[in-house]
Amino acid sequence: MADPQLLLRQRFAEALERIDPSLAGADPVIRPSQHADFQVNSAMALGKRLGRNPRELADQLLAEVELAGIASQLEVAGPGFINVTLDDAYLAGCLADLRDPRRGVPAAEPAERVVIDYSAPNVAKEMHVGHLRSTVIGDALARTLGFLGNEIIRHNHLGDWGTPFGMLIEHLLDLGEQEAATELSVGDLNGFYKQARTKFDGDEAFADRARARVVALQAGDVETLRLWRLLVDQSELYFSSIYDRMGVTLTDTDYRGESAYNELLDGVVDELRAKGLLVTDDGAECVFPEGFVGREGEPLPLIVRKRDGGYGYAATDLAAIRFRMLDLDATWLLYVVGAPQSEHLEMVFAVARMAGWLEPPARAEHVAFGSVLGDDGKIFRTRSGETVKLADLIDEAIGRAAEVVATKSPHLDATEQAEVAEAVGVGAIKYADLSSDRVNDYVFDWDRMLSLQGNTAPYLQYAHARARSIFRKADLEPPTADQPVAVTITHAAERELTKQLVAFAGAVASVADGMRPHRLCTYLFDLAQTYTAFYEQCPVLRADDEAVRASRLDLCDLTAGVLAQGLDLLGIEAPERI
RNA sequence: GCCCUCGUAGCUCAGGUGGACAGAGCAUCGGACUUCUAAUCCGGCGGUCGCAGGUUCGAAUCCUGCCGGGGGCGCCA
Repeated sequence: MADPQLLLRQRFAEALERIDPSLAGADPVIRPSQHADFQVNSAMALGKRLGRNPRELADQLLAEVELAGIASQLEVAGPGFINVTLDDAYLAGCLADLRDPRRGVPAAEPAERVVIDYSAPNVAKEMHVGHLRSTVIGDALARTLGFLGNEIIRHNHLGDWGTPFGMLIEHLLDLGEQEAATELSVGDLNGFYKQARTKFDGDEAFADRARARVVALQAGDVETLRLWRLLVDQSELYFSSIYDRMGVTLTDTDYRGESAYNELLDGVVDELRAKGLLVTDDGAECVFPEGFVGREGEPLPLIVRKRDGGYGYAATDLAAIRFRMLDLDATWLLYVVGAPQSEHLEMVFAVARMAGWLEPPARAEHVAFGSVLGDDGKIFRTRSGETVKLADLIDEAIGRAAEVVATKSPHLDATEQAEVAEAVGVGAIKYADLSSDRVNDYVFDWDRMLSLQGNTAPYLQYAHARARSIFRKADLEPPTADQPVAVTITHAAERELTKQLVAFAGAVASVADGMRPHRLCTYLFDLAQTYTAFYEQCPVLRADDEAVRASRLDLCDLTAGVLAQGLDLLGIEAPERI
């Protein structure tokens, strides 16, 4: 077991159960401590539960717990804390499986089939900052939950259906297919959309054609569908190019837009009706899930079918749940969607449960996130008040990173500088988005995210490159996965680094607990800081003892490996040189 | 009006489901480079954890009420 905290948890849990069978399953509450390596906090609460003196219980726990060869020092302190200091040799031994590809991270048990719904841009519309967080957070979760051994199904729920497509298709015809395709493929989606919108608003004849086209689209007219498909295909090509630049793992096969559920909507409504859940209210067909109220305290409907007979997004969302659960056999659904949609999603989940499509232990979870703000504290926009295109954001990030690289890394050739600028620029945007609790809003600040100091991607990338550079400097090949780790602790800084390294598995697991990637960020930042402290204090190549040198080289290699792995789970590149 | 969410150092944020004096980073002040990449490190300064009650041996964390910011509240997604 790589993570000593997990072992302590197990050993103390066993001891608790031996002391009193009623304590079986109780959490021993092992936490990192300022007074030792770890502290055990359970004696106070459990002592109270048993009506016993907490200190006495702590003493008994110490007598009972089996930690030979693991702890070098154990003591009871204060009202009943137990301080645990790990044995150095044991601690170093925990590094053993940190070199293998899983970096000591145990596979989730049981593995689940998880559908993650994220990114979801709109066809024939530019991707903008509004899609940034869903894309970045969703991808980090997909990577991390996948690494933990779950089967991940990515769904990119494109906005590819609805009334705007009438005007978009008519505009496409006006332009000519060839011309329209060119315009869309170069990525001028906003221009295309705005032109259509302008005509729709200003030209009656055009508006009539557009409305007629919507009817034809919904009626399944073959020619109309072909034109619609053209729009969708061109947009998907464009989105894919953005994902590619951003290093997002969404691919062509993950596109599953709203239109994919069209043919299922009738069945969904029929089933809701058959189950007696449907209520006709004001002409609309609704389900009233319990516990949701509107302005006047009246029951709030989820409108499945509108008064005009059309389907709204609620119907599509229900069809998607049904499909993911019943056809894909998922056990866990994640929706990486902004916080404002919280009530809507909760209602959809509630209705899906009522319909029997979402039976526990299977569950759906809204992974909500806050807004990206400008320095004025309002939604992030350009100076002229426009929404910020993702493409422009990426360009600027790479441009700014390139300036830094040009001054700080003259030792790299032009090609390598460009590669590093890309990794640093894109990484900075992603890390800024991931490194604070997702439910909070955050202020978009170029200088802070690209800073070489502090909790930023560039700082982590630098620490990684520095650890790697030692091997180049010494003209050594880094160890391969099958070589044994041979770390011996001879210095306090080595010990701190070792402790931090072996906590990787716990850090990764903590992301899955509550869908919080920022915990991995915090861990990696701590690791980078601990490593640089080690690096300052402990000569590696210049170590006077051959065994110490080998041991420290291993620490460098493991640190670089864990940093790279952790960054990869966040979707961030770690260049070998910087 | 109701519901959700946030409020921690001058600034940006952590704080693992109640634990030992509240932690980082930035900024600021003071130190360390003929470097294993100083894109770094070491140290100092800095907090009535929005306010007021309550539960508890013990509260930034749980409960209640207030104050303040953001968001949502039937046919858009």
